[in-house]
Amino acid sequence: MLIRYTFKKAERLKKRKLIEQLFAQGRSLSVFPFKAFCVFPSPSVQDSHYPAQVAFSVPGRYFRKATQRNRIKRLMREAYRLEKHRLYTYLLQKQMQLHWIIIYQGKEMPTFEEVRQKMQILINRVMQLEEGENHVHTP
RNA sequence: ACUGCGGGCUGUGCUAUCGUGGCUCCGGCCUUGCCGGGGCUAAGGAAAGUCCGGACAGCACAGAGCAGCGCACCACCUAACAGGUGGGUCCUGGUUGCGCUCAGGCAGCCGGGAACAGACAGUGCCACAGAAAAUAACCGCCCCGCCUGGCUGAGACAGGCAGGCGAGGUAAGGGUGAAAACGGGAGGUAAGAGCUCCCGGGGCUGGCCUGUGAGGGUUGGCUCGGGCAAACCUUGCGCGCUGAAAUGCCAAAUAGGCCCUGCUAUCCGUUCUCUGGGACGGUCAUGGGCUGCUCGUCCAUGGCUUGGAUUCGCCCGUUGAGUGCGGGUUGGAUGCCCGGCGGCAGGGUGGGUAGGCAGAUAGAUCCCGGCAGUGAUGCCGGGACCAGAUAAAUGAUAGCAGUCCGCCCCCGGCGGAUACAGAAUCCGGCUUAUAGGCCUGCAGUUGCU
RNA sequence: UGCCCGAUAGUAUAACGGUAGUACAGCAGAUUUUGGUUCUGCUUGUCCAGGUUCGAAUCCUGGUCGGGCAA
Repeated sequence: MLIRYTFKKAERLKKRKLIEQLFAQGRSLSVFPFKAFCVFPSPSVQDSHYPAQVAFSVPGRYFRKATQRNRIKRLMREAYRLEKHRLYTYLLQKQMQLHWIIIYQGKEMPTFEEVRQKMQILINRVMQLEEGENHVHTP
């Protein structure tokens, strides 16, 4: 079957309360230049059609112009769109949900290839993190 | 053609692959919403800064004054403006001509700039330097009176000099300073002074002509002590306050408010007592623990209040007495009823949170043409529909083309650059950022006709 | 999105429109066997641009940066 590299509105994390929950109690992991906060809610609570919901953020500290922040967020969205399928199949297999936010913490404008490589590493790391989470809960 | 100054306009395009938001149509499904497909559509000249002005919304509001804030030559444009257009005045650059090297330059042409009301309403400030920084004081100059000392002279109370004291007159001179008391010349005087005259420069005020007006021209009278109002302030004019996180509507779950309906399941014994009630034991009901289950055992809870009805007792009246009847009762009983408070269960409902919808995208709109006006702009006719997101879409990658720059083996090739910057309720301005390209006004230089 | 403040040496903080101070820090010297303490001297600044004014850190305008308030 052909994989469709889509990224719909429902795959984005939009609720203000959920994002505040991420910063308050989410687990963090860092793959420079990214930093992510994630939460694994129980699947019954969230009746979503997608196993993961994600938000992207670029702080205005080092990128003062809105065009620069828009450019970085678009690169991150594009990389996530192309790399998310391994994560989705993994989560569906485990019957898990994932909410997370990815923050760009670099100080210079990245290229698309850099963002894509780092995004692959980040997705590998978040799957390892979820593995550890399960081991904590089961015994 | 180049350079300089100024004004206006514009501000990349195409293809492929994979995607995103909105609207709409079709199909599918666990018809709520999601998924798939088709079509249309999707950032700017500044979207920016948030500096002005409005629209819109809520609140307030009889009128006036004060305070606060803003504006400040005139007329016009405009929904409005601190914006724009045209004009005036002043300052300034270039150039030509006149005058002519004292005051002092004047006129024409082409440009540029101005927070451009008031310093003769008042208050305040003007460091250092300087005599003095603002009612003209000081040094100095001059006149008069008195005193002292020399000199001339035969002598004097005569003449004249020097010094001191007193009473005046003056503003010529006084090296400074950013700024110095209208400027130059002549007269005049004891010395001087716009004190007077000539020329020139202001200020206040009146007449006439002209202009809608700011003003301009001309002719009189009075006058000649600086600057700062982006110091306080005065005058005139304008402004109610708050902002879409405004405002309005719908409204899950949970808790709580209100209303309706139904139910509300304990007695006995002993004992204490302040007569309200309490303690202990037994029994029953409900719930929970121990157990795989039952029995068993343990623990907890088991309403309150007032009124009515029936009945018993007691008292009063009626009667000679009883029955009966009427009344009272703070006495007792009731597995009888109704009500209130409380509890439990079910249903309804108002406010309102999460969340959602409206506000919110067709308008002081854009394009073309005509007319009026010097112009900003207005009117008329025709045509067009041009983002509507909300932790926030409008993208990514690759290639080609366009433009500019550099280099080379110069009909071509290679390399590099392609700006400033992203809607957030909507408009009109201003300011700031901006690779490059185009048009145009003026001045200068050079070349050609 | 809307509104309100501020910017002075490396740091903290003063200054009517008139020579930009003070303290700590830094550097050099003295004292001390050395270091510290103490003393003396020196260096270093008005966020940027334009305007008003004789003169601007101060007043006005525009920009840059920082902070705060309103869900």
